Amino acid sequence: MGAYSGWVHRIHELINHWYRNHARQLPWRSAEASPWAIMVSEFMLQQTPVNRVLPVYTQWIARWPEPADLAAEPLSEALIAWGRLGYPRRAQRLHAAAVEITRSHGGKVPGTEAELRALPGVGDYTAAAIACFAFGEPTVVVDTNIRRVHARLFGGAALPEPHPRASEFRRAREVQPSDRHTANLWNISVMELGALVCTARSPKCDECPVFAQCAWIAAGRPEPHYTPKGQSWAGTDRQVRGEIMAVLRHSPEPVPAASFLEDLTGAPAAEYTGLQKLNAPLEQRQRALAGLIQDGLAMQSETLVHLPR
DNA sequence: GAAACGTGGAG
DNA sequence: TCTCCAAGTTT
Repeated sequence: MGAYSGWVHRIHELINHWYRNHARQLPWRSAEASPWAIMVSEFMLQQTPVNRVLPVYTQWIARWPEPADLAAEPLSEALIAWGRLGYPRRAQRLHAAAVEITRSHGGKVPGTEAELRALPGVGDYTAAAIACFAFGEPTVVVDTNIRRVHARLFGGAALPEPHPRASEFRRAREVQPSDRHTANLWNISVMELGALVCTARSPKCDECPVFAQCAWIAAGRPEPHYTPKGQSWAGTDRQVRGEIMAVLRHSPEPVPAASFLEDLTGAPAAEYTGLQKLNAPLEQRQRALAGLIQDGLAMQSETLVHLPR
């Protein structure tokens, strides 16, 4: 903690107290949520809003309550159950992680950051989050919500830097409560504050428990010093990949590769969901399909394409 | 380190 | 309508 430990301690109290009174009731926060359930939620929540995760999460946990349950299934089942959550490689990596946990960790999610970090699809954030939320470790959790709260509250800036800097993680460690239990609560409390109050656009400062302590408020709420560059989407390979995956998820049988590659203009009504949307240039459709196969999200045997088993 | 990687709700 | 953005990871 540093020279301003007393001041930061007051902020710990205010934000943690706010969390106790305002936190959402989410299934992965219940006392019954297993480490595996929490791990599943963390995978699904990567770059994906809570409201869209909720229904998929519930069905996933009911169907595969332990890592070994998922590990026993072919990858195709995970990809289908993932539905339209987006970034299907997360489902692929979650499946791979379940296999690894079953094989090397006795079927139990490991409890240390280092062990978690070694699993497929688990980066610095997810390892810290699982260790904290599932095992009570006082790790330093840094996600997009926490980065934004720190940038405003401690940094006086409207937004964090486009790319995380080393100084951000140093500051996160400095403001971390020294007490184990307080630190554990702090991680989720700051994240929730960022999600509900200290939001990216139009933050609800009148509801903020640390309004009086906020450096951004004190500075007069200056504008961001950069303009975020939007994520391109229309016409990208990602869009075409998504459409191909949608077809494969809905098709009970392998799909002729030609149906993805041939010119669909004027073709009879598509046999598979979404197929008629595949109006991208031939070269792009070829590239997207090849990419999916390269990434192990699809397989091709002879002229047929199917989900990987 | 930049770029790629899905999807759909909100403003 | 269109842009922004949501509990990131991997190459």
